[in-house]
Amino acid sequence: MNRKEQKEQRKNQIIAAALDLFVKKGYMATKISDIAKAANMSDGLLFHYFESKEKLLEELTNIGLQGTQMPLQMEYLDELNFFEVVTAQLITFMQEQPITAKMFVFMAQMQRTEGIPDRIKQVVLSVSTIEKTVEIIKNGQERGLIRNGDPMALSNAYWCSIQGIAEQFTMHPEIPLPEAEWIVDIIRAKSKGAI
Amino acid sequence: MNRKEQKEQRKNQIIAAALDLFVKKGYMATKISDIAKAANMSDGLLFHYFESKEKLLEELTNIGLQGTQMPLQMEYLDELNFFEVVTAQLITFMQEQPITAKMFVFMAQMQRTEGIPDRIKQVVLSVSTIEKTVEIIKNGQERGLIRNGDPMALSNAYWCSIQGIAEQFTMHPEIPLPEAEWIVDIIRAKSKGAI
DNA sequence: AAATTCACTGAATATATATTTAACGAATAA
DNA sequence: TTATTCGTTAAATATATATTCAGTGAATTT
Repeated sequence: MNRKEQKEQRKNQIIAAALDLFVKKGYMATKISDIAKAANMSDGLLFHYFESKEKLLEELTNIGLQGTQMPLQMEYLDELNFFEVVTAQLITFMQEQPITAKMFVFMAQMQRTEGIPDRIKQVVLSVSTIEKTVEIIKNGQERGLIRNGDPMALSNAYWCSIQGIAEQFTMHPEIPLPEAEWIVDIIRAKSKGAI
Repeated sequence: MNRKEQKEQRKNQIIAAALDLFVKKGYMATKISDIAKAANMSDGLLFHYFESKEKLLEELTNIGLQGTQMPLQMEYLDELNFFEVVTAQLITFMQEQPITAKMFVFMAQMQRTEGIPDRIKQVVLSVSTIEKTVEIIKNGQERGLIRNGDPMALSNAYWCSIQGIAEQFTMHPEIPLPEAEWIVDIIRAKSKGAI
């Protein structure tokens, strides 16, 4: 393995360790020495790869941003089907790639937690999933596929559930995940949308 | 106001400030100086009321434990009605008394976050809500009121949603809360349980 | 092979934070 | 009124943590 590959691998070790610790302890509470220990290196070496704890946070956030783009840009039959597909996909991903759930928790932490640098909060806030799905919900309501009610509240309820599930799974992966249909039923209209 | 009352009031100021900051920043990330500032006192004075940051955490946890007892000990018509009443009550409480949502978030943080003293984790874990409601779900399934599926997964899905909602409301109270029925639909059986 | 680069460590430094302490004055008790 | 308690603060101390640095040896280049 040449030096470039080695360097890349080291960086990935650090990033994986940081993500894991940030979601388990929180960014502020995670010490450089925690990350260095988890990544099997000295504290000093970590600064060879990232000039500061905050820069590491920034890079991790950027990785997370790329991930949030993907799952919501897709083809779907109708508005309800959109949520069915997204939900099923998210739950599957969480089980198969623990990093999915972790990243979910991490991004929420960046958005919500006080003490995160404003610059980082801004960019995370700019990809707000709740607002993206509000429009889809409105359309689904017009077609009678999604239940009546404040679209923002419905979108919020859906994403809060996903968020809660991702958090629980990150901390307690031994507890079984729900089936996608159960979660979609939060927003599903009673009459027409039944499976 | 005599000294005893004054002392009690001061303690409450500290506890309220600590709860607010712990949920917004996390216990580890919250500085004594943050709490003291929020409670309008010098750092030193805080130690006159609590011998350490950890003792303060312990007292707050005990207050939270008392709160968790109440809402689940109640009369109910049937198993589904239980969840309808609890959910409606929780959502109402969250809106009317912000401390309800904060305490929810705080207790989950105590249970999940790495770096919380084991002694405290233990007691919080001992009042696991998920396990309490598993039995109710099993009974509801036998009566056809609650949908089929792994009772633990159903209980988990329900509480994860409540948890996600409490967190979102704590950080973003401007976003409208869901209606209780939407959340109950996670576990409601399709045929019999319709309203 | 010699020179150079660079990953790496452990100790040094700087800063931040929890906790202690000495001192002050107002409330209370004598 | 005098003595004592105690709520309060700001400074002092101790400890923890982020960051820097000097040095080492292995990999790479010349």
